[in-house]
Amino acid sequence: MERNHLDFASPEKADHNDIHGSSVTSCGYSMKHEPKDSRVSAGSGVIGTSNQNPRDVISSAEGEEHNTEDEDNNSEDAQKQLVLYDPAAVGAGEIELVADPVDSQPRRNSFPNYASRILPSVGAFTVQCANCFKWRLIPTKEKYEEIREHILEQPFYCETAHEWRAELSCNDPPDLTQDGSRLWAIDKPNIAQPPPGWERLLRIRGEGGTRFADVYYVAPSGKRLRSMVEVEKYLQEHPEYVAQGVSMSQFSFQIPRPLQDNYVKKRPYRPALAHDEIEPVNRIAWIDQDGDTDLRLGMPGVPLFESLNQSFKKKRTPSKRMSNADAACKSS
DNA sequence: GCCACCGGTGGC
DNA sequence: GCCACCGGTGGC
Repeated sequence: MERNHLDFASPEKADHNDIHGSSVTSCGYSMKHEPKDSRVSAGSGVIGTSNQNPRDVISSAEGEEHNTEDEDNNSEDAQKQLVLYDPAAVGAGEIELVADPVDSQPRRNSFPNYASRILPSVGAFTVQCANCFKWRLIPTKEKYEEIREHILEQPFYCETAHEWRAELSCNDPPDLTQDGSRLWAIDKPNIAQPPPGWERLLRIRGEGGTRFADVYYVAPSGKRLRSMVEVEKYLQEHPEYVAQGVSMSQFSFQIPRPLQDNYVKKRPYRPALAHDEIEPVNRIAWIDQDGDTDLRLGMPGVPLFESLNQSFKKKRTPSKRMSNADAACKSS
């Protein structure tokens, strides 16, 4: 019945117009209050880099505890790397995480509707002590992965950190708190370490997308693999790795879960398809003759047609646009 | 042309 | 709702 939370925080570099208040404020960005399309700021890894704005992070929209006063030491926190383990957290066997120093190069998406914002990236690895529940920074991604691999059988305690912090005990203040200055994500426990020479990459997506993150494995050859199917195929084509002992059990594409609710766009409700009969009539018909999918009824950032698309999935057209016939359904 | 990032599907 | 997979595409 114990829970394991590994966390990694994503410090992010805030955009100038996201910084409210004094420059001392630890966070220039609160997603909660952000207008939908001012999604300009984002995370850039800070840990272990010379980034000079380590304080700017993605805020967590909820689950904030405000326990202690160490909140504004984030500039320092953000320069460490850590992992947390939370035996008390809900959701058996989960691990929280926040951000990854290794992947901390500034990333930008390049999608039309996202105005080249910087994307979040992992800035710190943390694990919660199973005894005192304080979050402890883990110095490296590798150490984090090592801890995560056996977190269920080998819970993390402050003493576990003696390997890199000889004096640490449960009496010491937490390294990090969920103060809203970072994006927090709940990692999965017991994920195997990647095979030697391989790297497991976690890429956090931008807010409001359809998924929170993606996992990639990078083979020693540099080849990026993005699913078990691809790994299997790759290993078949490169038996030398198998000969070295690489096996499928060393791979997992499980992604963490964002602590912040609504970070990921909810998937529209999909009505069960009754046999082969879907009545496309009397749905919505705001799509014009050109098949223009820019909604007139929709709000910015709320592409209603997507839910429509779901309703019509059996009649999906090859292009992203609905045919005029499909759209001609508002029989009101 | 490559590839990082995102959308969307089907299955459960 | 979550997960796994993979196609599409803008930017480089």
